[in-house]
Amino acid sequence: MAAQRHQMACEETESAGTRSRILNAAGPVFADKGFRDATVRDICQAASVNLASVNYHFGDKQRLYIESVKEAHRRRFDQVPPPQWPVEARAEDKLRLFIETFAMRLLGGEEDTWQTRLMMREILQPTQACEELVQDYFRPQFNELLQILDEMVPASTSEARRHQMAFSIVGQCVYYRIAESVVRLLVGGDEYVEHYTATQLGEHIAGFSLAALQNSSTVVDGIE
Amino acid sequence: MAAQRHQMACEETESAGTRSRILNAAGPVFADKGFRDATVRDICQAASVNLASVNYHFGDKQRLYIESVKEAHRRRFDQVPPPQWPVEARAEDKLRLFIETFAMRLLGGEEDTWQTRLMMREILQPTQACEELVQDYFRPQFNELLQILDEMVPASTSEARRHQMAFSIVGQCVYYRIAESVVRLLVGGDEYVEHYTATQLGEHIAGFSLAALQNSSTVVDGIE
DNA sequence: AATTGTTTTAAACAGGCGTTTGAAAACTCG
DNA sequence: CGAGTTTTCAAACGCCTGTTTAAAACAATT
Repeated sequence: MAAQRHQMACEETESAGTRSRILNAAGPVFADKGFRDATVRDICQAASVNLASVNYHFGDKQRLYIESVKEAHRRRFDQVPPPQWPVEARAEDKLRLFIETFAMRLLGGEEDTWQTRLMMREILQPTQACEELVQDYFRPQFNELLQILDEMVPASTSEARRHQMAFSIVGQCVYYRIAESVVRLLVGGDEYVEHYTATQLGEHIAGFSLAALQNSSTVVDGIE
Repeated sequence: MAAQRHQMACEETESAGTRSRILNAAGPVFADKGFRDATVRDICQAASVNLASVNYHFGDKQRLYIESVKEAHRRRFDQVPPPQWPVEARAEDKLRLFIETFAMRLLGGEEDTWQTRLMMREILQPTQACEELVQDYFRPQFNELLQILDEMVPASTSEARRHQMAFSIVGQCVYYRIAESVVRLLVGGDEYVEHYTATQLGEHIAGFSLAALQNSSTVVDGIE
């Protein structure tokens, strides 16, 4: 029953294998319409394959959806890999780099943003794919962020408070991806295209968060 | 065989008119499942009314959905009204109060949170109801927040930067409502119930944001 | 009591959905 | 080539959906 072929070479563009064509087409459709509103007929038409191909290659619609979500974050992660810093880098520099990379990965470049939009859907309405997403992808990044924060906050800071600081940072990034339409409505299209690129937002969020952390540590520590 | 008396204008509680019963039942169902996954049959069963009642009282499913979204934010706003402060209050105090109220409204009390969950759906996947929501509800609050920030940031701060600061604040709040399931997965259920009440999160976000702003007024000045 | 207008009800309708099917087509390999 | 396997295809199958319908129940007025 399993489709095991050895034409793994070319999965580049349109003329690739049927399975790849489906996977390429399914992501954007799921991201746009959600699991329910996206129909298998839509996806197959976008992929220029027969209606029955989805069930032949993926079993059913749900399995295709899960594969699409995994593929989404895998692809986005490759597009914007995690930064490398020298072992002796200052925590402030590591945090800034971390935030800017995270923002870049989430808020994308000029290309289509279906990968992150699909992941946001999974966050708001978790399905079976969500737990895998958290364990395989979010958790390691979250821990990395916590390690950086450990170097910046006073030792007396409780673990729950460190967690909340981490969420305050990632929350700012996630917000711009999720509420993009609201942001655009509030500030107007002109200001949006000029001041809300991924780079600019990353710099802003990094500056905002670093200011918050530096201030909170001086207050608690009593350093002058 | 309970003989219902005439219900002229009483839309109070459960035993009220059919229309009210539908509106009360539709909100939670839409919040849980989304517009598409929520079926008219689900809603009517939850409301204990006949299947055709939705079309009789609201025209069609979409109209009922829009009414539910409006009802959601109307109800939530009444439950947590905006705070009043003395005209000469310090900007820092006003900001703290604003954030804590906003967090409370968004992250709710002990009751069901269907009102805000329904609004979050509308933000992620905007329908016709979203623009009304922004103009009637988000925009005034956003402007109020901007007014407070104006008193705290240097006069040289550009408008775009002030907007981004405001989004950094509301973004933190919105994140906890949207990504509740992810947060719970990451920190564990025990820590969540103990440290992630609306009050605690409001205080944390207020502290974090105030620290950022107080520090930025010194840091950002030197950059540009 | 009869009439009129409003609301509720059970049943049916028409269409779209995911999935299945069985055979044709394409491909693989001796 | 030709047997055996894998992949594609058009068509159909159930099922569930939002919506409609026409009759029944009800309330209020005449």
